[in-house]
Amino acid sequence: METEKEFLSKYRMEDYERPSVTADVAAFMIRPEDKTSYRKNPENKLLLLLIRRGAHPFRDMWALPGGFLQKGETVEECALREIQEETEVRPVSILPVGVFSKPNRDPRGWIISHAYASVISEESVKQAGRDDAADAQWFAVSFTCSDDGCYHLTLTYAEIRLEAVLAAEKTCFGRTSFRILESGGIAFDHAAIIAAALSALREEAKNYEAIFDFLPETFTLTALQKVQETIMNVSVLPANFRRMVSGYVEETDEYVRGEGHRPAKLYRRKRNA
Amino acid sequence: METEKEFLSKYRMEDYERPSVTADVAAFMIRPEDKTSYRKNPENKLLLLLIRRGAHPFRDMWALPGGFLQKGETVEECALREIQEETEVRPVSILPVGVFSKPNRDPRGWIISHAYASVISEESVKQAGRDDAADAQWFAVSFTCSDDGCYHLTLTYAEIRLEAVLAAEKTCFGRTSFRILESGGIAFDHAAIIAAALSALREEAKNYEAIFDFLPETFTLTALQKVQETIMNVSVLPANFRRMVSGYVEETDEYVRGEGHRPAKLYRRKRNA
DNA sequence: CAAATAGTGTCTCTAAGACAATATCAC
DNA sequence: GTGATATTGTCTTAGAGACACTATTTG
Repeated sequence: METEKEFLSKYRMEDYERPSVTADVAAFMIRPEDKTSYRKNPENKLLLLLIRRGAHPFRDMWALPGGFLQKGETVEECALREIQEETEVRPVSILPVGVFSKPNRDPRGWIISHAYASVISEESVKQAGRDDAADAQWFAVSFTCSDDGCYHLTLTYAEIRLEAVLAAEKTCFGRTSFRILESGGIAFDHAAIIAAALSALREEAKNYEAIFDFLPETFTLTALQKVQETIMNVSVLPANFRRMVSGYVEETDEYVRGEGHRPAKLYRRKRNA
Repeated sequence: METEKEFLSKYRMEDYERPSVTADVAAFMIRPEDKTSYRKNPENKLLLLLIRRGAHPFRDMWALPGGFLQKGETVEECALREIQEETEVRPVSILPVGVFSKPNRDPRGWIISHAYASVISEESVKQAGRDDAADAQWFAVSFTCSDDGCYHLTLTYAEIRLEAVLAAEKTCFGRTSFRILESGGIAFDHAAIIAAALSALREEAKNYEAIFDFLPETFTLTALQKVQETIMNVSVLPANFRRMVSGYVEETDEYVRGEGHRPAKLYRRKRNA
């Protein structure tokens, strides 16, 4: 009878075929649009970071940032590293979206992808700069469900317009997975990953937890509300929203002045609630 | 400039080091305990399937059923296949619990595990038989949080008693991950996987969706209630439970008779609600 | 009848939605 | 003052928890 030590010394991982493992990240940001009047508060736009592929396959098409899992790191660390490599921002939290492992999802071979959704405050990105790289751009996101049950994902940046069409495949435990009908020029199965990430993010935004990561340390309650409305694509009455988040935030002594209307008190996230 | 076809023909996956990928499944079942009186309804026990390892490492210790991802299948299919190999039952739905990829979690080398929780109706297991294999047993589950914040996972089968102690590491988006303080004789990091699976399952049982999988096609509302109470470790007033699930179930014409008290109507799950 | 569960009705309390009303600034 | 948002208060309604009460069976 061999001992465990003997067994391990003989064990060779190379005897079995293994897949390559990647982490892909749907990194979202919210940017205020230009003011239409000096009085009005700006509208918000939901943005998604895409990278133009410089190599085959899907060369010159747009894809989610991501990369191969390296030895010595967890999948989550890999996702954080990948997003930091592109934005120079390390997000505080990432949301696991799912594992994409259909056999032929990647023409290079057997590659399974771990998808995460990440939310980044616009200020962090500004401070980090690095918005110039022509191969990395923030696309405006539109994701809606039409009457026939098809989901339309539209990503726009300047003249570039990527339009994917998807069908909801199944809803399992509150998470929906999507089948790609039209990839719309998005590389790999990333259209389905983006749809799943948006769907998961909308689900999470209900809990008033994910939304704080989109904003700087201090924020107005209206800004917080706009963030939730932008993610979830709904609108709430301000009075009710304030009541709902009151347990999650605490006041500061500062105000935002010079906006052409009553100044708003700045709040910060309440920890340990 | 090479074409995509040329590129792919030169591309060799073997140039990069890759991890082995597994799927591990925490398969739960609910079994009624013996009646204490001819009148009383039986209490329920939450059971978890464990396999005694026949090979190194962790030889003769108990582990979750699971195995390596094979070419041509998705990770989810792999999990379903593994659980079917052990129980001869293919669960209708499995709940993704998380990816476990800490570098040294497996002494054999670089192996990342995809954890799923599965719920199996006792009837399916009975019909499939196969409860005899000495290397696969259903352990009674107890999972509680003590005053000092430590979680105690106790698995018992006959004289075997596995007692693990864990600390909640972080709660991210409603899911808690655990750090093992005492493995209690459970192989690999499976104690942490089991804790995460239980925690995820309890979260899901709130939605009255996961709980149907524990029961046969038709069931009494009391049985359904006991299932939820067993998973979530709480108790609800029968009147309120009935009101809550009323939208998820529909009546049949059948009754359960001969129980020493008023017979209960059998219900079935309402689809497309 | 007794013991037990099956099932119904209703009171209360809380949380969410709707909306009215007031406060405060820049111009 | 005007136009906009900020902030507070209150009416209404839906849903969950608590609990009392009735129904029905077996031994």
